[in-house]
Amino acid sequence: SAVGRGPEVPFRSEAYGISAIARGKELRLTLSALDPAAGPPAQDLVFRFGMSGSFRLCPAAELPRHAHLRFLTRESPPRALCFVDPRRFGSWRLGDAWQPERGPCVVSEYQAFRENVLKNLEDRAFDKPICEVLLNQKYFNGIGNYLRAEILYRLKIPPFEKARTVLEALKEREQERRKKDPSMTLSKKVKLRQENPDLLELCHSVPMEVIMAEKQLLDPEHPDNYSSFKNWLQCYLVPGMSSLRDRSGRTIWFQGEPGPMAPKGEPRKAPRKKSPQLKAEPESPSPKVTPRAPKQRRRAAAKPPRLEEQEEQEVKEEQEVKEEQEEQADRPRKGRARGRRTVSAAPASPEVPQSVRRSRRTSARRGTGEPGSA
DNA sequence: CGTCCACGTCTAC
DNA sequence: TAGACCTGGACGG
Repeated sequence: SAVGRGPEVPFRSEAYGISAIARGKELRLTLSALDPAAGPPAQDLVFRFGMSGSFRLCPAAELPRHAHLRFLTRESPPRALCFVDPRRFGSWRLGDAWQPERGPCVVSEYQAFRENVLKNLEDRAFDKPICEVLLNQKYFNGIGNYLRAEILYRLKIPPFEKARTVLEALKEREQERRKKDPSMTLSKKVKLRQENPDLLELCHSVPMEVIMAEKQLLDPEHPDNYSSFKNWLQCYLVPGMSSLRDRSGRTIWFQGEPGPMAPKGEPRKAPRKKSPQLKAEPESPSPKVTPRAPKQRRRAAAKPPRLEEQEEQEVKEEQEVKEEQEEQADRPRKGRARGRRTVSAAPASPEVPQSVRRSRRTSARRGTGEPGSA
């Protein structure tokens, strides 16, 4: 589209396929002609998604707003694989290079990721609180704001504990395991490991849970799946959990003690509440740890996530596609009547179909155990 | 109508 | 360590 930021894609081919592979928060697409002999050479694109970017496959006749880059299929009613990104913090670049400053992927390069962290603990980067370091993509490529909360929550690690302290302890735990090594069978060791994952293992397995869940929930859309995603969350946005603003202004959700390096200054404003429901226990004279709100069932262990080291990837995703032009799909939607129904005359082109307005009843409430609210 | 908030980087004082 | 960069949904008045 005209505004979406990223370069024009020079690739021209009548029939080509698209494969994809992810590394942390980046995704590389490879466009390759179905006839390798005739068509152009493969074209690589590396995407980043910012806060709101996503890919969606939808009828070409009804492109969503903010579909900044589109790959059209050659089906009867053509569809379009769209890079949709309302806020435009996302971007794409030509070429196959991952951003050099980013470390190994927590999901697909687990061993390398783990070593990269444990072998560099002297780095000043680890002087910071663990919750802030978890957002450092040089060491935790793939971890973002909701994952850091979920990961720390699983181990009840205070978010503002010093990162090096937490991570050095992992090394020691590794040593311990080696000691009692010969006394156990391999399967027992594996099982024990899965039942007591350490922080770095969780940096792999927790995002894996999300990936597996999404496969089940069919495509990762927002409308309905978002509520099931919310249901998966155990800490982030969950009523009754505490939250604080970290040093860079991001909200960290947690339960229990904030930890020694917690920001001292402002108590933190109480998150906006929404529904008077949920007991929530407004101003308790002894804040700190706000107990979890009764609602919401945390499904039990269900299935233990396997933790196979190595391999992974294979995120292929073939598909015949045909290039096309089409522009104009980023309706400025301004002028009067912001929002819907601005319609005055439906042009020939596909209008945004107002996708049925749902009643949506899905936001999470907040409840912070911090004073200073009001 | 307005304010606050959001799954993330960037770069400038 | 602040903004800047953006749009839009939830809430409040």
